[in-house]
Amino acid sequence: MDHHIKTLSPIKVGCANCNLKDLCMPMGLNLTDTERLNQVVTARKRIKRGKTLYRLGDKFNSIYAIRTGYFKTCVTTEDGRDQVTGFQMAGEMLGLDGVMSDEHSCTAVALEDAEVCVMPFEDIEQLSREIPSLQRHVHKILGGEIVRDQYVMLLLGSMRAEERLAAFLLNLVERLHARGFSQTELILRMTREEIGSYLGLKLETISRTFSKFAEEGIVDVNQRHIHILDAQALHQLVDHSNCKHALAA
Amino acid sequence: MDHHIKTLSPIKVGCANCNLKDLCMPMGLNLTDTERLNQVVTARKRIKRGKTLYRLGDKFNSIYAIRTGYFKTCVTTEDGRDQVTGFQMAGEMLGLDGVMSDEHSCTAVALEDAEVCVMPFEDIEQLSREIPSLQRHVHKILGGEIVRDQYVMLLLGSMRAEERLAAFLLNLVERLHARGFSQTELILRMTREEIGSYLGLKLETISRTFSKFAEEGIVDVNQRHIHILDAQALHQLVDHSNCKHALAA
DNA sequence: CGACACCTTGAAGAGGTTCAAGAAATGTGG
DNA sequence: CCACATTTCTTGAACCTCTTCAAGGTGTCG
Repeated sequence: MDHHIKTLSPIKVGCANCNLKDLCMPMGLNLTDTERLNQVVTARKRIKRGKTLYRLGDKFNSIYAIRTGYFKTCVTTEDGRDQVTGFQMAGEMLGLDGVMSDEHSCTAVALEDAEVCVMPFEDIEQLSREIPSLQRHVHKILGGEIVRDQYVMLLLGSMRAEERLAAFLLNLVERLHARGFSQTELILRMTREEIGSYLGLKLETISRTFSKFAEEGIVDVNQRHIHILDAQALHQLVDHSNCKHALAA
Repeated sequence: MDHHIKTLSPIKVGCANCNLKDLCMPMGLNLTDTERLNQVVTARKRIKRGKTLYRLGDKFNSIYAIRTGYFKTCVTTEDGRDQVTGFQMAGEMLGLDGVMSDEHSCTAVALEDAEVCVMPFEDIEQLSREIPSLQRHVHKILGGEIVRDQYVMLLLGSMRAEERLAAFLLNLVERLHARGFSQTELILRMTREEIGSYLGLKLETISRTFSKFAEEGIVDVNQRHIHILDAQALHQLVDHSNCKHALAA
């Protein structure tokens, strides 16, 4: 296997020895299939903070696996104003929004210097016809996006500001934890305005809600450094929102 | 080809002569491939109004193409209260929410007596490994769901009540028009409460907004019978929402 | 015809927004 | 390395949209 990795491409770290292989595309593949997948990764791409990986309207060619860095995806209106539709971190996929119409339906912006693996979608399709477990995984990635979006709809449709921010923080630390980071401390890569856009709130509301959480001793907030002191309280906020609506119904 | 249809199943109407074939799963397939797809449709299922096709937590086995009738999908909390995540009509697919975790992440309820074609997902996967254009179509269906959900997030995250209802009505008539119905008249299959849940508003707000539209001569509202008198005005409401935000930024 | 679900409308109230000003952090160029 | 410009964040006060609560009306189905 090893000689393959060396001869195939100038990329030093292949899928097989990437530390994200259990979260990313090779998830569940055996060594042989992982190597075949690795051959699809034709390039790596570095994106500076603030730059875009692709823009709304761009031709869709490839999907991207994030190796390092953070992204936001947003739907930009003609005038430059945008609605954030998601935040993505290492091991997550970008670009699937383009599958439907062969052009991207949103813009992906790096929130910090980032590196992605470029996977031409036609090659992924080809390979997934040959490797059922890869096909399954592609379907799961696409389907997972649907489930995530449903949850955001529930959040936007039925939660109040505090509940939304609590759910947001819990979701972030959970994903960070899966990547080996702390369950209680995190650094936000996005501005209050971007969080607000994602949660359907104004930046002032985000700021105020953070202050409220801090007053109540639920979190410690220092700019973008967040220390979760009482995760239980956050969970109760989110869960309680369901109960409350149930009683109201 | 014809003898296949007759011998294979007791189903009288196959995909090849279904009047939804250009909107539904066989879209873009040639006759031979359409017939192979038809063999995957092992059953039809009738669902009475108010009954569920599947429930949150059910094992995921199949996806469903709607032949007749309307559905809503909703995320039900333990207490029976639910957030509507979408409305589906003839030619659209249901069940994709289960692809990710092998169990359904929402509940599909018939809003009127309905009939669906049952397609075991493993068979669809098998066939799409053999027919690239079917594979592409499965990807497009999954990807299309993502794009649609993004739009709903934009709607919930940044539009006001009037804008949301305008967008909702326009989306409905557009889909109905694609199915040969009027561009100006429609009958709502769902209650004000269900519309409200979908749009992140209360049923009273929906009712009031309908009344406001009626006062302004934009639509004619008679219970669930809606006559759109000024589609232009509705479009302006939706488009204007973007402009306004752009100016505010 | 009566029971039930659904819809409409009003009035009061709450949650979030808007506008505004100032403070803190970050980045830039000399 | 510091001063200045810029971006980001915080907080207050007034306002507005949507919600909540309540009552009555309309339609539908057994």
